[in-house]
Amino acid sequence: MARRRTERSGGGDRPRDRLPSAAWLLAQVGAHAAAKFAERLSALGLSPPHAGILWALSTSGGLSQQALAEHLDVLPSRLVALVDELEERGLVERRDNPDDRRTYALHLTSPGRTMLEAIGRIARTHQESISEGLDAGEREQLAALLLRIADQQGLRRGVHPGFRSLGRGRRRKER
Amino acid sequence: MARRRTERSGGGDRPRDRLPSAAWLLAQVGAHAAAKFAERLSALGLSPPHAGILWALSTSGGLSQQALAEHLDVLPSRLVALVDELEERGLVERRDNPDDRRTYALHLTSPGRTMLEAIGRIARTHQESISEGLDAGEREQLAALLLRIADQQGLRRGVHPGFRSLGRGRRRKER
DNA sequence: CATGAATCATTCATATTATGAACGATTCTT
DNA sequence: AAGAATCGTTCATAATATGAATGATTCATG
Repeated sequence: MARRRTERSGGGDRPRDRLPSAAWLLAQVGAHAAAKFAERLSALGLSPPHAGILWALSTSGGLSQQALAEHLDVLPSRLVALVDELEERGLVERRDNPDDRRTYALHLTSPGRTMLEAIGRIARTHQESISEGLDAGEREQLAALLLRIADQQGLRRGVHPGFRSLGRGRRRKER
Repeated sequence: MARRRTERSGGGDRPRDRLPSAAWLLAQVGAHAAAKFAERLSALGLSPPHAGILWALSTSGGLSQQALAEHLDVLPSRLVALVDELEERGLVERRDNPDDRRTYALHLTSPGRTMLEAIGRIARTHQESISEGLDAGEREQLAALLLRIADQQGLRRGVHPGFRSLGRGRRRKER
């Protein structure tokens, strides 16, 4: 355990310890995948949570912020700022809900749908980049294994915290 | 929460959209694995970066903070606080380096080694929990695929940012 | 059809972290 | 010996998570 002297040699021995466990690799590779996706996304001026919102609204338009927050596993107070930013850029609309004037009905705008397509292209590029080096069969194998774990661990589809992003200012909203 | 008709007739109540891609799953499952490991570690009052430091010093004692920071891909200014905390708890020692009085030679203490064993136990429990539901062959398969990706993406062994932790106060250090 | 409980979007306060500039001490270069 | 570079450290700034508090609105129920 005690290493020899000659500390300063540094490169003395390789850090090629025992081989990493699946769980460790999972966390490392997963963090890398998330970070790289966020980086690509930032070219559109979006963060992963932003993309998650647009994606969710593409199939479930008219959601309230509360429902969306739960769906994405984000705090409602945080969602306010995210929707603010998307609305400022004209990608999302807060329509009044005639059935319940406390809530909004969130909808994708036409530019929002266009943006979603750009996100899709980025996601495909990202996917390709990550699984570069794996053939089709191996990719399927990997996805299947991960899906088993996800199901077994009871994972939601929300954008799991643990991502990087950008983020800017706020906005006001009077009732 | 009337979900009105949306553009997508298929919306329904089932969020069973298209099947997720490998890259997406990787980020989700990876974030989950990291978060769960951090949670287990917190029982020891440690964060993943703490554990990473102890782990690194177990095989490379005598490192300087600068070298360790690069090895773990942590900012040196951040490492100061992390080492402070470990030193306060007597797990790590800052020995003077006779060859270069600007630097410290970081070493694991005896309690530090004991703590490392506890971390090892937690890591094994974690590993078991994550890959629960996969048989031995599948676990190996998964690890092999992830390792291929890690190598191909040029990943370091550092604790990738994107983890949760605890963290407390600071300390002083006069020259 | 009142009225208190609950819900929704929002604001606010607190805590943690990332990030990089700046600094004093020390070593290296020439 | 003088200036550049390195090391550990401090400091300031920005972003985020988190939960309490707030005002508007709806709901439950007598």
